[in-house]
Amino acid sequence: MVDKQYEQFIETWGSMGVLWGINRSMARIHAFLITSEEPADLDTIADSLKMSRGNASMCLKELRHWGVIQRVHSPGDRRDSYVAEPDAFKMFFLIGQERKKREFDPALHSVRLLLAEGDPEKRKAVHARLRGLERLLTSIDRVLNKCLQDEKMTKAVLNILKGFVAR
Amino acid sequence: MVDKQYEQFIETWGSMGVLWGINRSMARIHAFLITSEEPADLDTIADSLKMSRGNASMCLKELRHWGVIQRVHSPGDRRDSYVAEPDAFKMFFLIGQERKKREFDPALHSVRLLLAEGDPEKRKAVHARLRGLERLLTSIDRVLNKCLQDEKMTKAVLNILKGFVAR
DNA sequence: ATATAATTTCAGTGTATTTTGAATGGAGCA
DNA sequence: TGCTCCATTCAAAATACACTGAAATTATAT
Repeated sequence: MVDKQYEQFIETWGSMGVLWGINRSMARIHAFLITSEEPADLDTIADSLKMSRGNASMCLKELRHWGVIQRVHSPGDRRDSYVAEPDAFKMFFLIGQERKKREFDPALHSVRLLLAEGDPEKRKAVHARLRGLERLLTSIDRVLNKCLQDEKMTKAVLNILKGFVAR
Repeated sequence: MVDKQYEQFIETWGSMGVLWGINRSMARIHAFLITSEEPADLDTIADSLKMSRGNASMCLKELRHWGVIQRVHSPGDRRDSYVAEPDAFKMFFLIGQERKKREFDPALHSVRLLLAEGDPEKRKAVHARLRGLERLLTSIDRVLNKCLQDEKMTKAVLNILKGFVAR
């Protein structure tokens, strides 16, 4: 159903998804939409990727929630169709926001919690280590907050970094 | 076995681990070592975290492979003991290296592969989208390579970003 | 060399997550 | 209002992943 040459991409993106905290089906659908010239509807997606409609439906909902795909309607057609966000940068930005929220913020929070509770005099080595961790994560948090404020900011930061690399 | 106040941290770090591409046991052991004043041996770790020695052994091996813990020996003791990398920055750096290799590089590779095979004239929209994705990922790749070259470089980049945030 | 103590491995088992598909819900149309 | 066509939900089944523990291996001491 899917061109052979695209299959590899879809499956790689799928395996990656697992590492990215997205599940395989979600990532495969996302990849399918990225490599689909036309908007695709639920049936096409489910058939092409050999998965149930139910699963496809759930995944599409979640992908929409991430903001990396959009629902579109062809006039005179009752069915919903979907397209991938065409702007790579926007996609990257959205994924970044979601991942910070899921992965980074809770880590920082738990370190701060522990640091606040612990007695600095007891377990000095542990306290010092946690303090170091908290400092570092706080610096990174500030950078990420600035970056992820809006797309312009992310672009600005990326340009600064590009400049640095070029040196 | 573990102080109540540290338990929360260990469990949070453990759940996080799943998102970070590390499994729960690995992350719990890592957290345990971070919050352990003394080097800990296999038995202590397995007992404290209520897991089998076998599992603990595998996790310790993997954590050593990541470079975020080290094996130490107390003289006159046959057992191996382990300590967490005390420098937060180094830890962050090591995790970054590993994650780039696992998550980022294969994604970029698969996009490039697809781009090389596809005919730019057919499926124009898809090609444009992939081209955009490849450009963006390549920029990021350059930055990451520079960053992860060595710790000094990472520090330099972080400082630049700190400067930007402070503006 | 042998005994002993510790670590590592891995097949089997258990647990958690993902996927299915039948039932349910809901929008448009006559 | 009832009919048709999709989309969505969710309990049950399938699958993937993590963990255990006994056996094999390695390291150290005598």
